Amino acid sequence: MSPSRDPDVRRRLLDAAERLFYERGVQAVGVDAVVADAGVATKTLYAHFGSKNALVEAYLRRRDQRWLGWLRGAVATAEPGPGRVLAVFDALGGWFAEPGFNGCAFVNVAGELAHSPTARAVARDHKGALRALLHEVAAGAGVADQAVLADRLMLLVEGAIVTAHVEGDAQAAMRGRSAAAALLDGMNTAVGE
Amino acid sequence: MSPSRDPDVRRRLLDAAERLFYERGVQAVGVDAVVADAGVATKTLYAHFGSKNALVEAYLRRRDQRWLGWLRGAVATAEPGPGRVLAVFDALGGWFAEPGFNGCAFVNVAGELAHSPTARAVARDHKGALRALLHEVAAGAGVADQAVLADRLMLLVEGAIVTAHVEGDAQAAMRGRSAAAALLDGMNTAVGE
DNA sequence: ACCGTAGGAGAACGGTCGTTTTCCGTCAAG
DNA sequence: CTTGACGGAAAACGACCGTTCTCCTACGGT
Repeated sequence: MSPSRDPDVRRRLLDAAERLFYERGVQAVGVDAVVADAGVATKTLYAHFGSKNALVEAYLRRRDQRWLGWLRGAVATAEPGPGRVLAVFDALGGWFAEPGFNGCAFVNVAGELAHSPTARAVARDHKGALRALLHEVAAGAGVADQAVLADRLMLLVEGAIVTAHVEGDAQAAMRGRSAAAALLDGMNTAVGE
Repeated sequence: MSPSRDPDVRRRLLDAAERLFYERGVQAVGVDAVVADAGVATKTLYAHFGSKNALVEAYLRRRDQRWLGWLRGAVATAEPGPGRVLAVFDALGGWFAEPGFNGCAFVNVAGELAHSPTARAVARDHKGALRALLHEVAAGAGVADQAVLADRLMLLVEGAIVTAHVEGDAQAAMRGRSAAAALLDGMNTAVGE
């Protein structure tokens, strides 16, 4: 068994980086651990990414795409309408219950690499994209002020993620869902056709 | 000028540790930087704390006490009643606008030191104490289900802190205040005397 | 058949880290 | 005056880090 061409090696490196960086933290994981987990040589990592910082950024960019795609898909399975608001928290509940759940990767790196402009930028971009997705969900909920609902959902989603992480309580998703339903009830007094 | 007795040296070390660990992250700051900032010798740090891990834990314990005391005091300045719920978010708004604001120290270490049992325990304890404080606030708000309100406030507070941190948006406090007011409006249909 | 390239294994590098140690100064109690 | 505890300055330590380098193997295109 020979080839292990370019894209395969790169994917193995990103897989190992994601697993280790997300589980243990970026600074706690050395490049030796990544290359060992990926089964490649140190030289190969630097041929593909040039530096550990670039590998970290690539890991974050790919996770950003994957995570938002996953949430978007979970929301799309629900019928259009206010139910998609609740579907967000149902999806979060499944995520929190996964064995390797360790909070939001972008919040973690923002706290860990407080002085890394690229890490801060990637985290900010990710949260902006999440906010945009929640705005879409809020726009379909039939409330008067979509922007206000999106802002409030953002706070509930972030609060649920950090609570599930720090307190180790996966039920935070259901409490967020309940709070979102209460907010929906209080806001749908308008545009009822 | 001579003395610099025991408690003064210890306080200087904790002050330096808090400033540096909170601003740059625990792993990014070496003990050399702490002792240089505190103006003490390396030996003195180890005479007082024994290890960097113990210094980190002492820093977190003191910050836990101080931060909760600060929030408790801010809440106490408001009239008893539902206004104390809003006072929580007013206090957060002031905190977010401070120059050195860098998110919740306990969320940061929970993400950074994912595999340190003591860091996880201190963070969990801190969030439990915050939850207890919010329960007190909710108990005075005159709603039917205090526990549910406290849970929802917890999500909004955590969400506001992480949003203000990652997105650099201090207005998250006002959006949290608005969401809390909406939740109060929807919940105070009972126990109106 | 040949050469260029990709990759693996591992050593080596300079730097930094947490921790310990040595040496010296200084104050307080006996 | 002496002793001992405390603290500062700095060196030393072993370990680990990110990065680069050398040597070797194996494949693909021409």
